[in-house]
Amino acid sequence: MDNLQLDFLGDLKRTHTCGDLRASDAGKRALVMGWVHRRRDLGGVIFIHLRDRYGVTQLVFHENVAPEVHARAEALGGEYVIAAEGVVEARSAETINPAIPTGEVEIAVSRIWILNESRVPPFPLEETVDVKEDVRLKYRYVDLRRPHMQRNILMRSKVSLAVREVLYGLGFLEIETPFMTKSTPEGARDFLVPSRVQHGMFYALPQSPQIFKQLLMVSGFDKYFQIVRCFRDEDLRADRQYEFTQIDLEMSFPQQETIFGVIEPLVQKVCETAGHPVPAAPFQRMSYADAIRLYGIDKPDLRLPPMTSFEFEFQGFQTPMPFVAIRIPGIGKPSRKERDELKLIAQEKSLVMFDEGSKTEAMYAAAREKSGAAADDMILVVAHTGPMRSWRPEEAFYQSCGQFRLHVGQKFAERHKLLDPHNFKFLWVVDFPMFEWDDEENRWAAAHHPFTSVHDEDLKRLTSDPGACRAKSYDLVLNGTELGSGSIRIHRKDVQAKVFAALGFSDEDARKKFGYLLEGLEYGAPPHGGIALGLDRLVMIMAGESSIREVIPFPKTARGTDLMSDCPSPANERTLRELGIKLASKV
RNA sequence: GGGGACGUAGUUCAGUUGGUUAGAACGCCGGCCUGUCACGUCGGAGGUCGCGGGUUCGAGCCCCGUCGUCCCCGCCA
Repeated sequence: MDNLQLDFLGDLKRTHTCGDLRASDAGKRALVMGWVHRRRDLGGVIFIHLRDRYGVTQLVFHENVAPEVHARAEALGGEYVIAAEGVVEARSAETINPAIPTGEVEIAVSRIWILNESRVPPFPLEETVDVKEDVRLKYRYVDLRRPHMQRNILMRSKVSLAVREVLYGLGFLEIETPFMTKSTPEGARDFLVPSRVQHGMFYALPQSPQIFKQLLMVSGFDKYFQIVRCFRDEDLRADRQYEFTQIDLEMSFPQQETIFGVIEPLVQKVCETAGHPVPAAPFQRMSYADAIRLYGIDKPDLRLPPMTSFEFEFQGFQTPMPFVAIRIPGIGKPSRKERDELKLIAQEKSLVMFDEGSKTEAMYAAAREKSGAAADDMILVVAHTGPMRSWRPEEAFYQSCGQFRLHVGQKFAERHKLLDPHNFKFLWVVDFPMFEWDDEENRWAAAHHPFTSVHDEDLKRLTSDPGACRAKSYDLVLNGTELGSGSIRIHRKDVQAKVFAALGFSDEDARKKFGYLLEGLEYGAPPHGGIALGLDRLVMIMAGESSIREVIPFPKTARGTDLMSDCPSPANERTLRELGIKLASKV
């Protein structure tokens, strides 16, 4: 990298990208710019594959044709940025490279500009090597050059465009809402932003634009959407980041089906954009209660069959719960070793898994019959064992079974190709419970959020039997991932006050925390509702990835750090003083 | 907060029961090479075995601690 003479860009202009040139371009002059992907120096002739995001084009440098240019090409290293001009030449039949779209031509370079040099990349840009993620994250700008990440980021951009096209087409308005907002109780932990002007006061970054979009309905904007960043200070996972992006929308005067009628074509367009088969609409709908009973989870993966519960008399075995058969199609019986491993897993979930043998012959026969199992389907029968401690014991039991089902599915998935990532099984889960019991706080908590309306017929038992109330809320689920959730909101102040009361907020609490929403509802709030889809998760699945970090250009690690910029980092004394903040302990 | 996996050259990995100077491939540097396309070929450099402590005559390997990355539970209206 020493003493290399670099050239200015000046008024140089690209005539083609590195993906443009074809046999029909032979004879033209071309000027291309890009990164030195690979250099093959044969002595008297040098070949360079020049790369940009559109493709790769071969450059040729002949010593006996253009010695000065050839000499400069000798100095080039990987990832140097150059401009090259020359005549596009058709390659002879034997030298055509069928592996790249531009493989029928090459540029015989007569002028070269070295625009920038590059250090040796910290890892190869080839896809063939699985580089560890921490190295990729530290040099993310290099990682993003790799075809795999280029493809994902490109797909994300296309999906965002498709979303905008569909929603603009349906008459939605794209409206921005504040990032510096009021902290809200309930829900996830907020990220706080201290106020410099008012010491001791804080803004919060929004967990979602929920209240603002509702107020936009009060303002008469009718159909709102936004592709918007949201912030939640909870522990990170493969499908969760501190900041993530939602496709957020809200409508006035909708029924639940109105919202579905927007999202289904939206999702169809997204699938098409991502190059996948378009799923048939309407998508399947399933009540929360059925989802729990059949799959033991509120986000069922429909690529595997449901569980089957059945009553059975088994000598000396007492349980208030039914027996549950878990069926995995077409993989035969588990080995002795697998069976023993699974029994241990079942035990951890307060389940007992029965061996298939002479004693349980009748049980397994019943299970096979009830679940409609084919001969080579694997069937595992489990039942509840041990103490039952939950405010909804049956639900807890089915959830244990569901976790066990998922474990079994994942255990055999790879070997038997059970879960095709491109087999998109969309599902609406509807009729969620309105409230969940919060053991820690010893009170009811909103299952979705406190602005969700209750089914009309459940309104009268809002305070008398909160646990039995169903909400007008819905989740969009794809292959076991929650893609988004929404609800028909409360638009009446009296109903909202009742819900706050059921949640244990006093009038004063409610006024302090959500006063502006309550007040807004008093000024002619229309019936309204909406939904938010997780863009990161949607693109993740469309890209066939199993982590949203693969579709986020600059993600954080599981511990919430950015390895590239090295944040979070300490604030200096002066900044803290200005904000009126004193640290409780020095690190 | 809890459970698990991993950490050796720039990268991906190997490293036997604890035993000589820690290896390979790719990459990198230098030489040769006029039709390569994962060019070829000859030569070379490159290591705090994550870090700290312990056991031992001797530790990449065993033990304890710690840091980092990943996965899961809790948490995520």
